[in-house]
Amino acid sequence: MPRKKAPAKKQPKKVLAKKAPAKKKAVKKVVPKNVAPKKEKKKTKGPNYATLRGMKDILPKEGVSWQHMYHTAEDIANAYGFSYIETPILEQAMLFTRSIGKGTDVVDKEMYVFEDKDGSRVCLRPEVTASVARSYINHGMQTFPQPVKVWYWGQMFRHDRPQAGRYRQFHQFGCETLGVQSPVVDAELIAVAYNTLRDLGIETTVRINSIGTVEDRENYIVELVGYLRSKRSYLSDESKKRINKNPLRVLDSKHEQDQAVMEEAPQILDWLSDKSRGFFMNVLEYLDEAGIPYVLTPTLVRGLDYYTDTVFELYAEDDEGSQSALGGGGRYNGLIEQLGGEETPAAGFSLGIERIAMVLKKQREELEKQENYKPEKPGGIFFAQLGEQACKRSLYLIEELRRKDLRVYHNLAKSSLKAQLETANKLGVSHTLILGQKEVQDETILVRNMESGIQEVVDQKKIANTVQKLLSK
RNA sequence: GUGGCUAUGGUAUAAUGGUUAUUACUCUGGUUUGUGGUACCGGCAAUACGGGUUCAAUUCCCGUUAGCCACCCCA
Repeated sequence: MPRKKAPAKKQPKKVLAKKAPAKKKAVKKVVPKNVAPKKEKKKTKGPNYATLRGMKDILPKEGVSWQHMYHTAEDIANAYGFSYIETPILEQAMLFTRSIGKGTDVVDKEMYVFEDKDGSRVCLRPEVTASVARSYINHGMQTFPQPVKVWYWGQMFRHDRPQAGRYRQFHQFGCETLGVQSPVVDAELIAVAYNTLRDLGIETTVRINSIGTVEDRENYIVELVGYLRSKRSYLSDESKKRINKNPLRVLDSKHEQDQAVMEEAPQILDWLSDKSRGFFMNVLEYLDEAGIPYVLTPTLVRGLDYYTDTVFELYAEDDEGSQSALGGGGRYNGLIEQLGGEETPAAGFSLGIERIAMVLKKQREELEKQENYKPEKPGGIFFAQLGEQACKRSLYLIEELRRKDLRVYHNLAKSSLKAQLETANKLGVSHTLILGQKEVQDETILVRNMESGIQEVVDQKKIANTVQKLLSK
């Protein structure tokens, strides 16, 4: 927040504390202790920094939720046999213009591209699939046992106009399976995405479609464009423009008038080669088998050029607002070859973490509205100390507890027990350990139940065990 | 990228063309220094930025920036 030159508002009257407070007792009677001295107003100098547009801090209070999302994703990916991969955030710009395709918004409008010091064109990655494909080629992963299955989690960058659930820097979790052409792969990826969200407590709808091979699509587009031209006058202005630029996009237009036209439009499923159609049918069968509900959506096309055959998206069940797509993916059989590798079948998906966080936040707010809502207690204990000796001793005891993997909170910087208990209370821990002068001498410690207020004296040697028992309850 | 709405302490809010900008929460200190969750007394902290109209702007006007919503796009 900008701090203006303070217009010399209140001139504080300094009534008290002229001398350094002599010794406690003497001063106390003279000066009422409950009046804090007013300070001179300081001018804060210097610029005020704000986060860049579309960027945001993930704050401490969101930390638990983010760690939970990460660990859920990690657990599921591992359980399905995916290995972790991490590729650089900065890549050659060409990598993405080639793969995602010129003409797409992601490449044309949204990439953070700039010139590096050596004059090369680099960019902040707008997605990871191309990087994974690049890595597969660079490191000769075609010699690994196939398929190569990897998962990733990280920041992406797209220079779009920020909106709720849409940021310029955002996180994606995703999985890629490379090297095998099998409908099981597609079904498994959808299952991973679906189950990740379900484990997080989000019911989703899977929309699925097939856009066939590049050839299938070209044939279809010719047909589609012909149809759209014949109905041109019924289309929205937006869609009229798209006929030439990106005719597939007319399919999922939100305009009512367009949707009416699309009902009669040729469907891509009818233009698939026998091979692609058969493959797609198999994917659907596997999904049925895996018990994953899906909605066949002939109008679903995706915005990146490299997709072939299967494409899918996941939507939050109770979706409102326009940013309700939580993730998506599909097959990209041509990508690796396009980037200079062998012809390699592959497929993948990614989930938008900020979108998921948004849904979870809504759910949590609903929960908190309910009357019987109780916030969860942190899985730890608070350690309070009194006096210098106790403070020193507490460091040793806290270390001992931590060595047993017990979580210990403290506020050793404060000296009054009152302040420390207050902190303990705010944290919401179930028990507090209290170490005072007396306890140091007796080699004991107090264990206070924060709910009942009952305190127990425990031998310091037994403290780790005692805490362990308390926390395991 | 296009359009609409909005902008007061950290958060949520009140008010006004004219002294010191309201209130609550949070944070922080205290209520005779070994006991928190309720009470009481203090303290920190705001009119987004720049320009214009005016004797006077936080208030009216314009621009900028940011946020939200819709489009676009996508995660």
